[in-house]
Amino acid sequence: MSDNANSAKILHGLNPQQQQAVKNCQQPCLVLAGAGCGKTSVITRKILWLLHEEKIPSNRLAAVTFTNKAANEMQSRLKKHLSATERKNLTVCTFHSLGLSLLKQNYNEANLSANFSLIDPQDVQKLLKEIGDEQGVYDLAQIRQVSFIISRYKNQNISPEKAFQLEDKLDFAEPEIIELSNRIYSYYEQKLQAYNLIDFDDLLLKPLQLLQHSEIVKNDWGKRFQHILIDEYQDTNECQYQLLIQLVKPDPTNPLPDPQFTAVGDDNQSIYEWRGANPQNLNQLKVDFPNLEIIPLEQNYRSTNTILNASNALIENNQSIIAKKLWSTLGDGNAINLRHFPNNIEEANKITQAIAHHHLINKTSLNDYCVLYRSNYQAEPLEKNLKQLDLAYTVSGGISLFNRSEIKTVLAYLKLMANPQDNVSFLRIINTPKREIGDKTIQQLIQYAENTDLSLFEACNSNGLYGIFTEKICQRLNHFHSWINEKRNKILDDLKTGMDTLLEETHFFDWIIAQAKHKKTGQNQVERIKRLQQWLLNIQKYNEGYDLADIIHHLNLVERLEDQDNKDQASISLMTIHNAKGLEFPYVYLIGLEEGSIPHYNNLQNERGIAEERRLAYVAMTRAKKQLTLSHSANKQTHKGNVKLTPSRFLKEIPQQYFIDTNKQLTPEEKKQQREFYINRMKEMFVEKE
DNA sequence: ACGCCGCGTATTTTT
DNA sequence: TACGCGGCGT
Repeated sequence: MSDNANSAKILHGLNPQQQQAVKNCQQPCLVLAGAGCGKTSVITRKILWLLHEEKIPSNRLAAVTFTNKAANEMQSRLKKHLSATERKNLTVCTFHSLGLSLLKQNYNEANLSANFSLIDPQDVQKLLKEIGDEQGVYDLAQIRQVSFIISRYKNQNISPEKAFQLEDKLDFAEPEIIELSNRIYSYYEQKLQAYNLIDFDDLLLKPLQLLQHSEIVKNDWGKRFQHILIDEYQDTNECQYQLLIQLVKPDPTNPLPDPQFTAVGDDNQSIYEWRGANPQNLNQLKVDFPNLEIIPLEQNYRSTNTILNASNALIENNQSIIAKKLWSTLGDGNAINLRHFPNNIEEANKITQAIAHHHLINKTSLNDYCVLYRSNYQAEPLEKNLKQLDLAYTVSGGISLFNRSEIKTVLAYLKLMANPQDNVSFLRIINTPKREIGDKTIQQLIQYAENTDLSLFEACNSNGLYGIFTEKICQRLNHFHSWINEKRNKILDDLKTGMDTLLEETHFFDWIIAQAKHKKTGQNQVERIKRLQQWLLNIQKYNEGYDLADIIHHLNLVERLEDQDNKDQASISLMTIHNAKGLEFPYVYLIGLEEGSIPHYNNLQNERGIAEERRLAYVAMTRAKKQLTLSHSANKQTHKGNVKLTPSRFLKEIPQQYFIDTNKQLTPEEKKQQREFYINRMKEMFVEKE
């Protein structure tokens, strides 16, 4: 194939703006892609273009996304167009896993040991609580705020020292809490360092600091990539922005014209400001790179005009950074269904029934349906109904496998083996299951370890123990130490049998079943552990050369996908709006459109909060291709009885002309017709099955 | 040291 | 609703 034919092939089917975005490789490029305007196509085609037309070597190209879902999606779209070498060398991953790779290669520069491990948010809370205890702060709500503020500091590349000097304080917390946070922050960092741990935010922060201050890293990673593509650019925080700048910064000794990157984003879909994302980064690009080419994409290939117009009308109430008006050629389509219900249980009932009904009549795939909601707990009544109706469904997110306590315990064993300095994991398992090492012993051990500068695990094998504890207790601690080492060797030798012995010798399953309140929950826990084991084995199988620490990192960072058991089976998707970003479905049901939910209570205080909530509603609505259904209810049952609800203000911002009210009463004749139609369809179904 | 019981409280969104 | 934590009894 000639070069020309090949380039035509890469550009095939793209509109002129998209083509421009793909072809422009000479200057930094910002693609402002509205929802459903084909931004993933632009990124994937541009990767191909850079590889095959610009002849950039595949190891000098990176595409960075925010979620694993997006990275996987991109990988699979690229797969068939790439050679094996290209596939292997090309970097397509999340910001966080890119950071991890950098740290793994440069742990020394970052003052970490090679076997550093990742601490999850729950354990962060525990650690902060510990520090709080030492500081005389026992209020758990305060500790939660502190963890939030520290995370925010880290996202903005603010060190503990700088936090103290900060002139304009963060505007979202009480001054006392800020002060408390500042105090705890430095202790927290010290502990992480001592335990050889990093948290999620460090995956961005530490690489950035290395790129800024370490010559070794600057010379390696600072020059590694010739072109970087970033997806969902509006969700970058300060740290990520600077990280990008460092990675694409041209070498000052050899001035290239411009750094090369392609950022793709949409300020209307910025829904992570609460996590420190700064959509102003879109504007900042213009300032920092005067040569920036900005390409808007406004033709939507996803939704009907009714859905688009309604969504546009809603988002017009926000002050956009960049005004956009989406349009499509897919026609008007159906009006949006607006439904109201007496309460949230009824809502779940009727929505699931509506889906069942629609699915039955139109012979659609269950994959075509998605129910969106604000908070994870809203999935529960839906699940109950779908189970009753025997319809397959998938819940994304929610209480993930990794938040289960039994899973965390098993992982803590492995983490301690991988990283003996990990005191957090040590404390989790030292007496779980019980091995007669009680609270008092542990407190004394902590004291001793602090005095001698040993990790808790190392302290268990120290001769100094005999001065403190009775013979019996010393033996128990010694035994734990040697036992863990023994199991570590077994596991390094053979993960499967090693873990089997670990579980056997701790009588783990017996212990779980014995302490479970119901037989069934115990069985479920055992099942989950077996699944975890299988998961770990798979990771090892598909990633040659991974050591134990690598496997755990991979599990924490990459493999957090939901059940893959029945992936082939079509199913209705249930997910939070945040989880739905970047996805599309023919039939979307957005439930719980009430004040307090969308917009959420905690975001009602100021216009900024409301604007983010409005964007959230916008993201939800623009997931729909053919038919959108919005619903709300008048009451909801909570743990503290009944709560009255009012419809979301956003419903009033959408012109009535786009709605039909499906709650209108049917005439008896219409009811009869509907019923007959339904019965006939049921009959057909049975005939088909036989 | 451990297990059980009961109370209180938390529920926004995620890498 | 569910889980965590503290208190109390063995």
